[in-house]
Amino acid sequence: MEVGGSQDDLENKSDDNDFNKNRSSDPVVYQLVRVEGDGTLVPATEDEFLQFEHFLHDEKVDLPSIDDVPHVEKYFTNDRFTLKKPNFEEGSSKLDTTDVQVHTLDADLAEDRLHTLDDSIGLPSNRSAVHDQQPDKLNTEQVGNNIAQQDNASTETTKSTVLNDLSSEKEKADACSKPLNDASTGTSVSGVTSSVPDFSILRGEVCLDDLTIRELQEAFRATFGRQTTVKDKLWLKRRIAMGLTNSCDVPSSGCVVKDYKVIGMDAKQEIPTVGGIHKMELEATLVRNQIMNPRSSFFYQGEEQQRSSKWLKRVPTDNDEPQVAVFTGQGAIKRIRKPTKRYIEELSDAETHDSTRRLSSPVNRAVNDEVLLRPRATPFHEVDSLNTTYTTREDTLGGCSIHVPYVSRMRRGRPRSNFIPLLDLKPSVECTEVHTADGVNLGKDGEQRNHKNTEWKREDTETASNKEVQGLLAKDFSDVNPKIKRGGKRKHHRAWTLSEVLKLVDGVDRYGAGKWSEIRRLSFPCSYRTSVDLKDKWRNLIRASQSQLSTENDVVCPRKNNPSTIPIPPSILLRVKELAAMQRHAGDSTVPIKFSGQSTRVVHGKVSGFL
DNA sequence: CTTAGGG
DNA sequence: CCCTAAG
Repeated sequence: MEVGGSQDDLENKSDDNDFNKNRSSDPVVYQLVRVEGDGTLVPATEDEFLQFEHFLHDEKVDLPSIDDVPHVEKYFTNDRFTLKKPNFEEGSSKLDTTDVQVHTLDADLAEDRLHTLDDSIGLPSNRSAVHDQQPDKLNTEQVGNNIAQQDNASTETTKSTVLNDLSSEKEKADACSKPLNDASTGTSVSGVTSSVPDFSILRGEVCLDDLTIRELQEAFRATFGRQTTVKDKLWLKRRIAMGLTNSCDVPSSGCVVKDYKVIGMDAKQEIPTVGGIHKMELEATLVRNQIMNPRSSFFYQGEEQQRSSKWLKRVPTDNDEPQVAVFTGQGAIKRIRKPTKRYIEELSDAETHDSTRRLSSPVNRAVNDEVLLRPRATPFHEVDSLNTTYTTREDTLGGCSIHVPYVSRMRRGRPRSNFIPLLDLKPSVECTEVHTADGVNLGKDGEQRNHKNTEWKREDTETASNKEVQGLLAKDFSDVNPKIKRGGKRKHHRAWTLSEVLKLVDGVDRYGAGKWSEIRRLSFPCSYRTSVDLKDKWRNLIRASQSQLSTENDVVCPRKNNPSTIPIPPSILLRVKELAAMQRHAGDSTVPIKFSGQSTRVVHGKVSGFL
């Protein structure tokens, strides 16, 4: 790929808005932003996003209507995260509206589209090769393809159309598809979406690389308890692997899953693992990639984060959030962005205390209770043309320092006693991984399920109901702590995902039941699950294991149909049961098995290492 | 603060 | 999930 082309292309695009011709080298990450009077960029609000949402579907559309919404522009960044900066310096000059450059696509929606397009285009010549390329390159390719698509005459391609193409096209194009390993039953890939995930697909030993898209989707479902329509194998594989290893540190291919565990990562078997992660190898790979292709440096950040509506940062600044950096010596070889933690709060008491927040859309009103942990940067005030002061913080967007609204995520005023969940928010808790010094490295998985209408609304890439698209900002709220602080009624109910259960079981296995805080610390870092949660869940698991296993095919418990409750695979329940029994018998002589990389966990079906 | 249990 | 008693 012409690395050099980016910058120039960039300029061109800004001039004639014709990025099509430059498609070859400019995979982009988009984000919808609004230009304030002073030239600062602020993330688009949900409302704004909705207004421009259709552009995401058809970027060919000229953007005349953009005039309808003053001050809203689109900018783009290229893969190098440099932003086409619109007169940042001259805060006053507003950008030419006709000069709308681009896309915003951080939304899942966009991602979906991306994947979809990638599939539909086929790019026969490239396709097979793509699979063999470095992950980062692959990513690049995909985006490139996506862009390529845009100058196809078929710009009207709708998602549905694409989807149809997929079924046939996909299979053919699928260079990787080899016959499944035994264990995965035929039922796994039924076209029909059954109400219950097919766990069998993960039960036997399966190389994720060998799975078809559908199978991967099924595996995804089995892992996370929800469906996906993402057709990007790479993405699916990584997600599944991440889910099963509780980590983001998974290779993009070569993962072998066995009984819900990632037991192998191709040639990386021998390397000692921490929580199933081959760190050294990954690091090495990373370094290699970095040397070979500077663009790759972001790959390991994980798609989740890249698409989670974060302003991509290339150049760390003082104001950068303390991002967890691994190998700091290497100059930020691996930077993991600390998740933004926000939480939607009620509007009411926000106004009285804080008129400044009003500026940035209702969504920005969101307050993250976790913020108290650590303000990203010292906020300072800015004054826009209206002389309204509002708080922003400096951030780097594509290397350019800009100001984005700073949201005080600390709750103000007295605790609310009558909290009413009023905003649908997608807590796209994607794998936000934290590397700690001691090597503990676990990510929380990004799965949660719908709960009541009033609760979190799951709105993933897969759900095409764009009406409910949360908007870019919503992604920004992607994070951990769904808890409402003191006075705020109760914690949001977030169903346990399979991977969480696995983590729990594993934790109990290792540290023993009762060591909840420890398990919580080691297996659920940066998770909103508290030790009490773990304890409760474990209790429930035990109950479940006792009842379900005994009554097996008995009368279905009423809850079984509850879509928000993921079914626990029998094998896991079995393990729970055994562990429970073991804990009982062992009493306090629980011998926590540390260093149990994968040894203890990857025990076939029944026995759990101890027996 | 962490656990254990009941609600 | 919440709440609380107990250590």
